[in-house]
Parts: sequence; structure tokens; C-alpha cells
Amino acid sequence: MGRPIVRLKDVADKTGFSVNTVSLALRGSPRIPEDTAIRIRDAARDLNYMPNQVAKSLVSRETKTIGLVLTDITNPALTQAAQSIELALAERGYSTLFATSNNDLDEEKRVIAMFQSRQVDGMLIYPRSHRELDHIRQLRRAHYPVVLLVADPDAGVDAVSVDERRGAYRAVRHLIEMGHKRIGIIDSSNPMGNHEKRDGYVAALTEAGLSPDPTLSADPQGHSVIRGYWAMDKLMRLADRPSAVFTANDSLALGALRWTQKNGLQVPEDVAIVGFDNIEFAEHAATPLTSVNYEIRLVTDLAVARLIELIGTEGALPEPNVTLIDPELIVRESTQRRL
Amino acid sequence: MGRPIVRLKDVADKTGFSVNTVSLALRGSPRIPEDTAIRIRDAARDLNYMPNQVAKSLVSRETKTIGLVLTDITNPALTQAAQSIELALAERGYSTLFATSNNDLDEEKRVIAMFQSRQVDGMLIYPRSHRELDHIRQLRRAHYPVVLLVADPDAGVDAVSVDERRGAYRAVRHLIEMGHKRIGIIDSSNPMGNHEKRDGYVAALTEAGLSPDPTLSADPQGHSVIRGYWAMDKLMRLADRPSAVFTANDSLALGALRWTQKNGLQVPEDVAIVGFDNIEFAEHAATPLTSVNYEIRLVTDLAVARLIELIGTEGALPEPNVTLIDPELIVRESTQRRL
DNA sequence: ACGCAGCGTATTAACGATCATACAACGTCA
DNA sequence: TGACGTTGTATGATCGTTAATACGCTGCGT
Repeated sequence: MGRPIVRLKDVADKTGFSVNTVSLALRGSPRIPEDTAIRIRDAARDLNYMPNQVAKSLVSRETKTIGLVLTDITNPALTQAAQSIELALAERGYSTLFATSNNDLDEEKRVIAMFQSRQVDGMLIYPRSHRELDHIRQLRRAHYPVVLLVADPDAGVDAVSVDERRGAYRAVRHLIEMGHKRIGIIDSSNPMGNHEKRDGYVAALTEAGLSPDPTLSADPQGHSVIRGYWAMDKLMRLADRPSAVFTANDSLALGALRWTQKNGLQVPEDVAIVGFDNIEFAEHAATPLTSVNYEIRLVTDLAVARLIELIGTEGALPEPNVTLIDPELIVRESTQRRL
Repeated sequence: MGRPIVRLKDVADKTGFSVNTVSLALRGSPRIPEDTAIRIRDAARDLNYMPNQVAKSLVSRETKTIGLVLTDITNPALTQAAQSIELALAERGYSTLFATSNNDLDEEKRVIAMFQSRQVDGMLIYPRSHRELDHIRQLRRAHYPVVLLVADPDAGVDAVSVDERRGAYRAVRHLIEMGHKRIGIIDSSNPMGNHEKRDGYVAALTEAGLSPDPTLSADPQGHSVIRGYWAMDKLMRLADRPSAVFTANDSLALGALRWTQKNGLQVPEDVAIVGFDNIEFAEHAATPLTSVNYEIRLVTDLAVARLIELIGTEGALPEPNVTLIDPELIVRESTQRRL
């Protein structure tokens, strides 16, 4: 708020050159002779001149800033993503404006509008819902560079994402191979939400001739450990309870694991548990968790690369491209006791 | 990059009014009659006009943006902080520019300079080191609003932080009260780093007439679970090993806990473990962890409030103020078996 | 000696918004 | 009737930077 600012004009006054000459000199223009440039640079250093990026952006029409929209950064998978996105962007000279939608669609829209108003050069969005993307498609139609961090192949917007459907499929398939027939799922069941994982779960069951049992599904209403605990509680209190449970992320899985401890059940003997995202705490849990793993850096690097590509495009944007990263299953003791 | 932008001028052309009238109308000036304002607002909506914050900032000399500098957002305590800072700032109409220093001092300096260049209205900084703050004090001297998120009372810069020294003291004191005499510590031992926790540890021991044994100290060289595992390994391989271990954060504590599991030791009977930050995973660990807890929202809310206050200050900044939040110890089974 | 190129630097006009001020048109009142 | 206020809108300067262009000088070729 009205802090003193050293401007080109101040350097100009000090050296006796015009503003423009100073500007050129500081940017290393060949039109300025070496000794002039040195004098100007010295003066700039003495005054501790720092270019005003705001003014620069107004002229250049780019802010070298991208907007990152996450639902909630405390989700460990998103934390990792945020970290490596910031890194990848910084390496390319971009800053990261960051905001969370708190899983609220209106909030997501507000944040996106705010970023537009702030003239971000592009956005990386982890949308609240894979189904409600109209506001984002609209952005794209206005030639605004956007890349989603989770999506299905026909999103109509550029996206780079782990193939959640396939990951879930692999996880459940592994459970089936281990002989499980009653396999529960802990995942959001909001029809407007993201049901890739649920789809993969159903696909694996169906393929094996098992029919999905709706009573074996629990909606945790969140992604924290305690949510997983209570969802597990719901499943395990069933008369005909599951012998294995697939959870949508590792925090939930740790909650489920905790439930088994408190209730004196053995994992994997009494019930097997599979998580998703392979966070650090999964590997080092009381019973190391089998989990769906993927290179988060790969996802974020590709997303950033695509975004930069879109930003560099003159005129109309190319057709949207959706890249799905193939995840692998890391099998640990929570599904298969070591021999 | 050269995307089409709807400007005030476009709305002006469409309605036939001047740019200024449009600007006044959209900002709800009482000088513009209602019917004119309605016509202008309708036109603005039709054109999907969004004010250009960059241009606005150039005039108003404020960006309504603050810079958040973290060492590493994957540290769960910092993730929580980042989340609640973003929220607190958004509530007050500020956006968050976010960058990580990756625990590198030069990188920290670079990031701070970049934020200055981008004209952020203020900065919240989690510094790499509590001892090397000269570059930040310099900022303050230039009347730049800065609030640190961790510091000691005589930092010479505004700060709001949990009182790490006191938290560590409480934790170690609790161990002493439980009868432990050989108490290990897993914490960075970099002399230029942050030794508040180590100070508290030493203070508690000394007060109890115990002399700190340097062999009972392990530097994990990081904050991840696996680091805690190996640091614990070092301590527990000692001939005269500790009966209790204090760790600088919960991830390290979870690693230590994991070591005991793998090596068939009982917690707390064979060795007690205390963590710091009371993250979600601590409460739900195989053996629920005793941990130093504090209201992170309180820290961030106070830090944000102070920052906004500094931003609102005309002229010279007030004397720096350091607020230390008093943490509490949550005792769980990792130090005291439930009766 | 004249024209012209090149060089170094200055001038002017943007960028999109806001702010202070100017100025018509109209109404009011002595 | 004319001085004065009010109302509604327009003009011009400004924020700090960059880009395009202008301009004065020197040195060269012919």
C-alpha cells in the first residue's frame, strides 16, 4: 500500500539517460554500448531497482502466472501434485497462484473467474466433479489454456490424469485373484462425482462373474482417516461382511486398517485392504498397504508441458487431448502375507 | 498470449458511453443514474466483461495478492498451514502466490525477490533457518509487510508461530515424568537450522538433573517416515539405548514406530515415542502417538491478521511483534498404556 | 560537398484501468 | 433574466513498462 518503489524513471534520473534507454540497457539490448549499459546497471543496482512485473504484464499481455485450482490440498495425493506442479512451473519461469474450491462447484467457478480476472496465462484444475465441466469447456471455447488433472477420455478439455478406472480395476482384480468373492468398496457414491474408480471396481467384479452388491459399498463422505474408519465400520458390521475392501485412497485405507486393529481382526487373513495413491504412510503402516501407485511427477510434468504448449499457441487452440497414465499395483502385506 | 480481452472500452463502444462512465457504472457510483447503470451492466454481461486486475493493480498500487513461501509443502504440518492460510486470505479478498524454497537459502532469496517484483502486498514466510534472517529483516526495513510462520522471540521480524521450544519441553518433561532417564531425540542438528525443539529437549533434561547425551541424538536429514525409521535404527542399535525418543515431527515418529514393529519391540513398554504436530496419521497409528498439538488455524489466522494489519499501515511499520502459541501435549498410547 | 547509413538516444504512444477535473445542459430562485 | 447549483457525462493525466518511431550526429563513399 503505497510503499516506495524504485522505477525505471529513478534510474533514468540518476544516470541522466531516458527511461527507454535504461529499459533497453537493463534488458541487455545490443543497441546500447557496453559502457553505457554498465553505468546504467550499476545505478540500478545501487538503487536496488526491481522491475515491476505488473506494469510489464500490462504491456506484454502475459503474467507468467498460472492458476492452480485444487479441491483440497490436505489430500496427500493433491499435496504431492501441488508440490511437483509448483516445481515444474517454476523451472519454466511461471509462478503459481493457488486456490482451493473446497469441493464446492460455485466456489470452483468463483475461483476460476478470479484467476481469469487476474489474467493468469493458463490454469491447471483438479475439478470437483468429472461430470460438471461446462464452465471449464466454456473457458476453453474462449481460447483459454486449461488442463485438467483428472478426467475421463471424453471430457472435451485437455487433461492429464492417472487412469483411475484401470487402477481400481487392477486393485480389485488382484483381490479376486487372491480368492476374494465378497469385495467391499469405500468411495464416494455421489452420482455427479467421480466414479472412475467405482466403474473399475464394477468392471473387475463383472468380468469375474461376480455381481456388485450395493450393500458392500460405503460412502466415506470425505477422504480422511477417520472417514475410512467409520466407512469400514459400516461394512464390517454387516451380517455377511466382505473379506476384502477396496478404498479410493490411502487415508481411507489407513482408517479401515485402524478399524481392524481396534476390533481385533487380522489383515489380510480376516479382511484384505487395498488403497490408492501409494502415499508414504501406506508403505510404512502397521500392516504395509497394497496400493495403486503411479508416478505423480509424470502426471504433473505432462500436464504442465501441455499447458505451456497451449499457452504458446497462437490463435485457436488445438483439439483437446486427454492423456491417461497407467498405474501399477504395489502388492504389500495388507492383501498378501509375505512367505 | 494475445487472447482476446473484453475491455471497458468495448463496453463503452457498445453502449455509446465513455470509458469513464462505464467504469463508474460498473463500480456502482451514485453519480450514474439507475437506468444508465442498468444498460451498462447488461452490456458488460453480454460481452462477458471481466475487469483486468493487472491494470487495476497498476493504478491502485496494490495487487491483493500475498506471497507464501514454504520450505516444502509435503511436510504435513505445512500442508495444513498452507490450506488454512489460503482460506483465511481468500476470506479477506487476497489471492495466494505460492512457492517453495526446497530448504535452500538462495532459492528462498530468489523466491522473495520474485514476489517483490510481482508486487505482492505482503509475504508469509516459513524460513529455511531461524538464524539466517538478514534478507528478511532487510525486506522489513524497506517497509515491506512480512510475517514469519516460525521464529524465536528476538527474530526482529513479525512472526506468529507455535512455541516449539515449549512444546518440546513439555514432551520431554512428560517422558521424564513417566520415569524415563535415557531419552533420545530425532531432530535436525544443523547449527544454522532451527534448534528450538532441541533447546526445549535440553532444558527439560537439565531441569530434571539429567545431562543430555550427544550419542542419543540422531539427525534424520529430512522429515519423512523413512528418515525417522533410519534415525531410530541408529539410536536403538546403541549398546546403551534410549528408553524413550522425542521426534521433531510425527512423520519421523511414525518411522520410529515402524522400526519398533519390525524389530519386535513393544511401544511404550520397550521404548516410548513422542511426536510433534499431531497430524491425523499420528492419532490413528498402530500405536496411537503421543504428540505435541496446537491449533494450526490459530497460528495462521493470527499470522494473516497481523499481515493484513501491516499492509494497512501507512508509512513506517510498527515494531515487530512475535506471537508464540502455546502448544499442549496429547498423551496417547505411545508413551502411556491405557489402563 | 552532398547524400546516406548507422549509431546512440529520445520521444511518443500504447497496455487497461482509475481519479481528478472539466464542462455541457438543465433547473432554481432572486 | 441571469447567476448559480446540480446532474450526467467526457476528457486527460497517471500507474511503470515496452515498442515503434523519430532525430541528431558522425563517418563514409563518390
